[in-house]
Amino acid sequence: MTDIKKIYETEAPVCFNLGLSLDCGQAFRWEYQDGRWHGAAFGKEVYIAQKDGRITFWGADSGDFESVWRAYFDWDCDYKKILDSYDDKYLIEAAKQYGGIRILRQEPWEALCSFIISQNNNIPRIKGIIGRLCGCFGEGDGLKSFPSPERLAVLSPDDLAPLRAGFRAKYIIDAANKVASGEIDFAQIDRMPIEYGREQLKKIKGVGDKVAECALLYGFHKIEAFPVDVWVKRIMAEMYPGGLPECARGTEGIAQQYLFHWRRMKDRQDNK
DNA sequence: ACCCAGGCGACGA
DNA sequence: TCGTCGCATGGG
Repeated sequence: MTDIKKIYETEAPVCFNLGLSLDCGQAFRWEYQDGRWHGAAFGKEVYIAQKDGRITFWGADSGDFESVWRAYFDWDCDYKKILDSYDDKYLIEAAKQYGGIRILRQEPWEALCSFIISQNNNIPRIKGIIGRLCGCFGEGDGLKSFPSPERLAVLSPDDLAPLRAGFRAKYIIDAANKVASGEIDFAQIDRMPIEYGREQLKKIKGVGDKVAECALLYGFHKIEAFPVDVWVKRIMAEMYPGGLPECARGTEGIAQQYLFHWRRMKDRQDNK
């Protein structure tokens, strides 16, 4: 059980919005309750809040911050520099409102598995399936861990019936098998240029261009990855018929995240 | 009831 | 190589 009396407090970097980062559709396991975000990564459970430019971690000390959370939140990346380099009106507008979004450095397996589940699915339901996946097959008392590929590799798609993941169950099992067996080598994907990761990840059943790009962006922090889902398709059709502007080159994944969230929020506001 | 969701694989032309 | 269709499920 996490000792929530353990507290670490520090100043937030510029361009840092905790809530947006945890709830913009890149991670699916964080929950907001009683003014704090509750979640876990890399084996550490934590509660986090942001207030007046200060970040407070409950259940974490400075050691946990340095070994896990600093990297997880991409703490030392200069997002302001990236935002300031945009010279495109839509990107400037999206970044103005949502520039606090950080591209989280999630665990590769969790990111891959989560985005396999995301296909032809909506975010509330993705969260439900992942919650049941962790609840059924994760470990630990308190908040359960995301089940490892080794844990899932011994199962069959039928064993995943309680998740109600539908046709995605067989894809999860295939991914677990290929990762647990070493056929897909995360360390290599991490080290090699993005094209290698694309080729490797797409060997998994149920992993196409979109899911591969998401895994590479959120699980391997390849910020030039560019996932194109239905929302980004709308963005491209409506605003960028000739492709993303030049200023986004090399940081397509970050630009994508601001635009994705901006476009989704705009739709929600218009329908109200 | 209906449309759609951070898509993909199979299939036919 | 390219368009089209079925897929499981359930949120809105």
